[in-house]
Amino acid sequence: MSEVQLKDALDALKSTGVRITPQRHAILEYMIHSTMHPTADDIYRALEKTFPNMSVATVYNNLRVFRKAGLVKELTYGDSSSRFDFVTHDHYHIICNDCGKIVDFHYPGLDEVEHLASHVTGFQVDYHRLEIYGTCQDCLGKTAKAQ
Amino acid sequence: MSEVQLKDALDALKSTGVRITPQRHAILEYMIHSTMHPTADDIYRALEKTFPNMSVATVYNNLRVFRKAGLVKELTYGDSSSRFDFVTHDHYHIICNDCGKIVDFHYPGLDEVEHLASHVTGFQVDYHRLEIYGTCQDCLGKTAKAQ
DNA sequence: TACACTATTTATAACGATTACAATGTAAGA
DNA sequence: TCTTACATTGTAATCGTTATAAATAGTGTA
Ligand SMILES: [Mn+2]
Ligand SMILES: [Mn+2]
Ligand SMILES: [Zn+2]
Ligand SMILES: [Zn+2]
Repeated sequence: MSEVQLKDALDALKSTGVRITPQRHAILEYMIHSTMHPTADDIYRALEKTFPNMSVATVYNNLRVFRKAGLVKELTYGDSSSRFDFVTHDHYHIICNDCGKIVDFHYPGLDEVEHLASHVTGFQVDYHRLEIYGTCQDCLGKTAKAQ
Repeated sequence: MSEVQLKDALDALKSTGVRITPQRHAILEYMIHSTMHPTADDIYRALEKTFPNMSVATVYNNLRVFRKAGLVKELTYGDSSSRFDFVTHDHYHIICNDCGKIVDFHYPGLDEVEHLASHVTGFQVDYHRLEIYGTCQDCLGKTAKAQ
């Protein structure tokens, strides 16, 4: 399954004239196998055993290449660092305010909200961003035990 | 109307033991009269005529005080600086990708999405964040003219 | 193969928003 | 007035990210 995703991603890159370097291959592979929405630094640290000389700039550069190719989505937050999500299909995220965990969940697109917003404001609407915030089960369990 | 809001805000602050300094008064007044979701630097520059010695740290400090008191909401984005919104009632935002303008719009809370997310993920849900992105009428007009 | 050309990586400096810190100022209460 | 806690100011530090320039590695051509 993820083998196919990797192959498709590499093909998509090649077809736009982007060279497949060992670093790019490794970053992409890591992204596809990761379920935890890693930061650039997560990726950098995960790959420093196999690429001791890799620069953190390389990670950022390639994440931008992947983003422009539509392979990766960047999840931005105010304070801390961006997280990156390998694009499979559209989904929303629910985020734990205690441990920072980001979990996928699926829900039909909010077309009606987009339409109303466009109608009321006169904007031409392109997309929207929705995130749910709360506390995950692990963290709920921990606070329950601590009492 | 905004006089009442200002008085209520000042009373709310006083009741929690926060002193009302001239700087705080001015920042709060500016927030209430502003409709454009200013950044800390917007506020700083708007007030530097009346407070030539005010530090930008004072603006940040007080915005944090206001946020903790529930008077102000911080709108965070990845790259650029936070924007601040005086809390009146709950509303969503639609954002222009060309000029960065942020416009309020109202829509019933997405309770159903929150419920489903909680059910599927086991999270205890606290709140959500929804933003619509697109192009505002002004920017649509400009690109139409330019052609 | 040798060469030129371009993409890519690396190392490091720079950037910008925000925060930390220490010194100074201010106001309320005893 | 004296004390004390709170606020402001000026500046240094932080941190994620980007820019830059030099080094490296492919790719195509003669
Ligand atoms: Mn995801
Ligand atoms: Mn608003
Ligand atoms: Zn958690
Ligand atoms: Zn616009």
